[in-house]
Amino acid sequence: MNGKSSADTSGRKEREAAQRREAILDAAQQIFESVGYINASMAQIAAKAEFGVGTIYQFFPGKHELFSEVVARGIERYIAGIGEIMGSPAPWSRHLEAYIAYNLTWLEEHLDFHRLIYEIFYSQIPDMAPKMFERFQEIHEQNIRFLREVFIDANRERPRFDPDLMSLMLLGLLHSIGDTWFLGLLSSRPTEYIDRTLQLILREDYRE
Amino acid sequence: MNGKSSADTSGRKEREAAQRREAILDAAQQIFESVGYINASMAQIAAKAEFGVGTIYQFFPGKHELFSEVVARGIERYIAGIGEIMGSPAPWSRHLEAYIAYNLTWLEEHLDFHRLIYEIFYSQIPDMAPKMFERFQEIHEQNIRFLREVFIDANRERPRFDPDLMSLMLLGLLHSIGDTWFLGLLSSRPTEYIDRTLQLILREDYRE
DNA sequence: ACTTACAGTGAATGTCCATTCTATTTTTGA
DNA sequence: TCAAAAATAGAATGGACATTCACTGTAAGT
Repeated sequence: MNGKSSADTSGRKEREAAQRREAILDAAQQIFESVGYINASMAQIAAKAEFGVGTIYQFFPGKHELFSEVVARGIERYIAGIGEIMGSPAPWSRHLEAYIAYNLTWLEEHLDFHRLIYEIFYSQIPDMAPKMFERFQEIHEQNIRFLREVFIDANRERPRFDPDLMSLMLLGLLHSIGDTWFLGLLSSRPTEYIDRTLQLILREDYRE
Repeated sequence: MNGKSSADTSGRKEREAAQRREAILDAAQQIFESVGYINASMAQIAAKAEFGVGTIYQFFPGKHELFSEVVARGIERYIAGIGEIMGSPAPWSRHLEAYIAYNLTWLEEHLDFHRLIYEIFYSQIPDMAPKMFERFQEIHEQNIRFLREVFIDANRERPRFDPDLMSLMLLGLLHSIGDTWFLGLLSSRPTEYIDRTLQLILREDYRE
């Protein structure tokens, strides 16, 4: 198709476009995290990304989709981390500790993203809810699957854990720590709770 | 002031006005619960309440305040129920069971209200966030206070529970059960989980 | 250098409400 | 029965965006 005299610039252009796309996603994420989905305006995002509003629409069909991609990206990163931990060969107790540590660290570093996800989870933004809802189901199921595995393994050693409910409980405890932190009512940072959480789940007796 | 010939209607009028106010709150609650705060329009609420839009503004200064009152009313009812349970003289184990039963029942009956509360909790509606935020802090602290009491009592019998973390954990478990139910991933209704939850908290060993 | 395609722009458009305001209806008290 | 007051109504207003579009600048290929 192309004669030899014309350089094929399509590769570079695609790469640059992808870069600009990422930059827009980064800017959008910052804005969404700082003011929430509802209050974020496309103008704000465009300003942060240092593009005109119209340009944003060259890359994304609309605010919904832009947001969806921001969330998808964030969730993929989170899930990738979890998958790496839980996929590695290790005894269940190691998995459990790593799971707790990972989640509390994630919470501490991404509280605003956590908040953003739940803003959408509990609200009913038209046309966005169904897609998001399914994604939340997936994350939830994925997490539960990982944790059930851990408790089932633990039961091989000595049967004592209700895998379904223990999974829900650990998930809930981590969530509660996040909420409490968000409310400014947690006495120290989430990561400080790693050991105590592990002990609690393992049902070690409490000593003052 | 009033001559004997003119009836003093002020009492009745006040009562009627209060009734209309309640009716508006009921209608608003229904709308808010079914479509969420963001998507609810004053016109919708007015229609449901069978009043003109303008009339709503005779009773409430704006959408924010109307919503705040709906939430305040709902929370007061919830807290009143908890307070009654936890204020009654009973052994800690009885309190614990009643607390769990009450919360799971409440969740089952008021899932939409639960959802509504968290919509606001995680979003940043301008001018509403601060007031709501404080209210959430209060509920959270109240719940933690009640539960710490229970676990501290339990420790008198035999020291074994970390009161702070156990409180967070129970709160989180109940929350998780609600979320899982909301996601359509809970195998039975929340109230079916009362016994298992209690057993789990009391750390009874699991039997298939 | 030129013209053709491509990127990028931000003012203009259209829509969606919350809130206000004037007109209308109902109630009150005589 | 009637005038004044209170309550209700819902059309009009204004502001806040998401999205579009006609235009400008820039790079590509010859």
